[in-house]
Amino acid sequence: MSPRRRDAEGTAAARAQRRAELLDTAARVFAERGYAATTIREVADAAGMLAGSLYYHFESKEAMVDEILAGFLADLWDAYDRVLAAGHDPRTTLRALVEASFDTIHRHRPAVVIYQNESRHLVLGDRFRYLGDARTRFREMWVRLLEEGAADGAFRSDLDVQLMYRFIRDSVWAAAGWYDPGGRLPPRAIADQYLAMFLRGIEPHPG
Amino acid sequence: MSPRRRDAEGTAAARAQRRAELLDTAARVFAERGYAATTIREVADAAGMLAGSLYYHFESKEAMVDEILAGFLADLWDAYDRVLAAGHDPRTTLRALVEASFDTIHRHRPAVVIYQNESRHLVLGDRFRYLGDARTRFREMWVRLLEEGAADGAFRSDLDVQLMYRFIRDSVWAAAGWYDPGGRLPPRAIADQYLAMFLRGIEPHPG
Amino acid sequence: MSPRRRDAEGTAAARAQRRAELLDTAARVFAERGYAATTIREVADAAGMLAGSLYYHFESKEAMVDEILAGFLADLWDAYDRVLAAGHDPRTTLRALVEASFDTIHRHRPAVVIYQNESRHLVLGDRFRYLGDARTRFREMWVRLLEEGAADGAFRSDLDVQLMYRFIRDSVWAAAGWYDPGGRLPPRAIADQYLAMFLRGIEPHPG
Amino acid sequence: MSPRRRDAEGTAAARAQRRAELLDTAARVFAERGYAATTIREVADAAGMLAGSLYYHFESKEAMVDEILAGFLADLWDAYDRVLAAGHDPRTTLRALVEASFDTIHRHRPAVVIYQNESRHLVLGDRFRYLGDARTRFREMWVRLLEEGAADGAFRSDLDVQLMYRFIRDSVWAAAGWYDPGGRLPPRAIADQYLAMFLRGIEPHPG
DNA sequence: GATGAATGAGGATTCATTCAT
DNA sequence: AATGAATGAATCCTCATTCAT
Repeated sequence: MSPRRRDAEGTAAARAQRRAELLDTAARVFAERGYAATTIREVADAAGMLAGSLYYHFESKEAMVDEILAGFLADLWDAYDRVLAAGHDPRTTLRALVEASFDTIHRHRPAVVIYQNESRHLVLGDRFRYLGDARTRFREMWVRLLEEGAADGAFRSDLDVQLMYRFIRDSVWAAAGWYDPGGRLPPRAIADQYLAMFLRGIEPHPG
Repeated sequence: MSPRRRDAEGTAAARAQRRAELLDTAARVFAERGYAATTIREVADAAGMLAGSLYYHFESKEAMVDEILAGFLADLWDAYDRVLAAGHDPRTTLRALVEASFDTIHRHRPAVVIYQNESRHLVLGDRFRYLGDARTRFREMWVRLLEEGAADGAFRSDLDVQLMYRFIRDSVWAAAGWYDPGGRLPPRAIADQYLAMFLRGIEPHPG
Repeated sequence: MSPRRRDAEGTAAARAQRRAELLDTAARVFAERGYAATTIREVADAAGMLAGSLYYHFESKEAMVDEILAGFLADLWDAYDRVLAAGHDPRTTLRALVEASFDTIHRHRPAVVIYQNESRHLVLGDRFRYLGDARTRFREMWVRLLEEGAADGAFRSDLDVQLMYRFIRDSVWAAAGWYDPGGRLPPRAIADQYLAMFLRGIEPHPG
Repeated sequence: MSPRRRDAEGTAAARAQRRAELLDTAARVFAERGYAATTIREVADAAGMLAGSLYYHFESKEAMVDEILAGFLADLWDAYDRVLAAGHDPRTTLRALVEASFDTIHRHRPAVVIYQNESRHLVLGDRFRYLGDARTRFREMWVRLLEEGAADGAFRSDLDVQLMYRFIRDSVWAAAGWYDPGGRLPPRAIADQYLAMFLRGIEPHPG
């Protein structure tokens, strides 16, 4: 690799790196205080710079959440698409999706918190229409999975599929509110216990 | 009862009634747009008056959420305390608590949404310390119940109790985000299906 | 007139009156310092209020210039249309138009200054497209008049009509830059001398 | 001449050349969007560099307009002084001054536009006091010329000399607003037609 | 000569709140 | 009870300018 090549890569990479750092900081602060209630100054403080300086890197406060949420969703769909491409049976697919979800919470905790708290409001603006699209695609995928599972006997068929979907969705994503990346339970352990509850409930099994 | 007395009561009642109406409106708007993102003017618009006029009824924006959340919590604990006073076994108690929760969502949907989205941030201010207290009391009650149930064989004992607690808490309260008071399923029907999932999971039962 | 009627009129009129006063002040300041270089605070200072208070009356700084310019143009076209409706010969029409122009400068001096200095830039924005339309209509009217006059022998026909148009337009409107409403020469006197120069030039006449 | 000397001259000339190019660009942008409304970044964009880079060449934004306006005025007075030094009669002098003016507009169009739009505001700052001086000297020269012409019968004496002065000044310089250096009419042709209108008006001559 | 990142002052605008009527 | 006008602090954002590289 020539020095020139390395240089070019160096600055482009450095810039991307800086953006990523700043977005991480912003995501943390937005998640902690709420997007609307967070001032640009608070983000800048947390990043160790002046409020105006953030505008060298980002167009606006809105552009920041946008990038945060879009990044999280892209990552999430990457993981989901890999799961779906494997073509497992419904039960295995559900396991894999829940595991992928907790992995994503692990890697994007603040983004997930923001998504949970703000997407309802943000989606009203043109810029965030994609949040609604993602929600729709998400729901369709899950509902299809649950219907297939109910049809082939993997899941109970006496329950409202929409309700099952919301139940799983809400309990998984709400976990971002308390998940601690450095905590006692790693994401897989949480996923396992959640799956145990999803699948067999909290009652002891007969036999 | 003297006419004077009746008058006084009449106006006091009328006043309380007006406050309640305005709080309902405010709760709806706060829930829809987020507390921080909602302006007093938007609340006033929804109530058919000018922004300044709200200050005849309430001291501040903060006083409004305060009253909204306090009202919801009072109602919730009323219901919970009745359940607990009945002294049922853990399984029956859990059923009753979940039913009471969905009833409360039915009656206080916007307040619950606000609580879900904002209590994390609000609790930092002195005025809302009681939110933290309620959270603590809530958690202690649930954890005790789940521990008792695990001890006496009503619930599985291979699961992390903290996780069970969060799982139930999150899935129930998150339902405020989509619950439709005029929708197809009444609160009890939703409670029943949620209980079915909590207790036995979504897998078909053997035998 | 009933008291109620008077009241209603009173407040509506009072409001319109206040707006007009504030616009007058704003126009004066914009004309003096240039629109872009003027801060809202300077306008507010000149109006004896705080910057934020102006936003009770106007949506934005842009809305202020908009209203100032639109008001001036409406007034101008009122006057022009009355002249054109009279159906005079070209020479008389030209006299009347120039007189009407100086009258308008007399009544809207700051607005004319703003128009002269800023319309070129403002017209680029969607909101001010009407400035371009007015300019076009203005040019077409004048060019038609000068062509008719040249055709029927009222005006010289050895000159470029576009040039004649610009010559008259520029010299008349530029007068807003120095016209003093309380000065020695009333608008009609200035119009007369300008007309003398337009029509016969500054050379003495033979014979 | 030593190589060193030539080098120094070479770089000095190159530097002057670069400055001139950048000033041309800046003048164009300032004229187009207005000085106050133009950002340094816009100038830099037009020059194909970054905003910060301009500060290698110029001390400040103000220094740029300063240099632009001073250059135009120096050039203008060069031309005027040559005319005045020739000692022609008033009528010939006026012709020559108007021609020189249009030549200057041809060479410094953006600077003239800036001068027209901004000198009123700029002159308030210490740095631009010379704009006021130039204006004064300019007026005195023209008024003296018109008075001499009126006295010796070259010009009409029934008109207000101040008004004649403003009339000529405004119509000539306002032409910078529409003059097109590559257009149909060369500066001399425009000067001729303007002189025809100044001197004899737009009415046909008797006889 | 030029870049990229940052500064810091200031500008338009918003908004909770006040208060005379 | 409610209105209309205003306040003043805070917010997002812009931009001329600096400076290490």
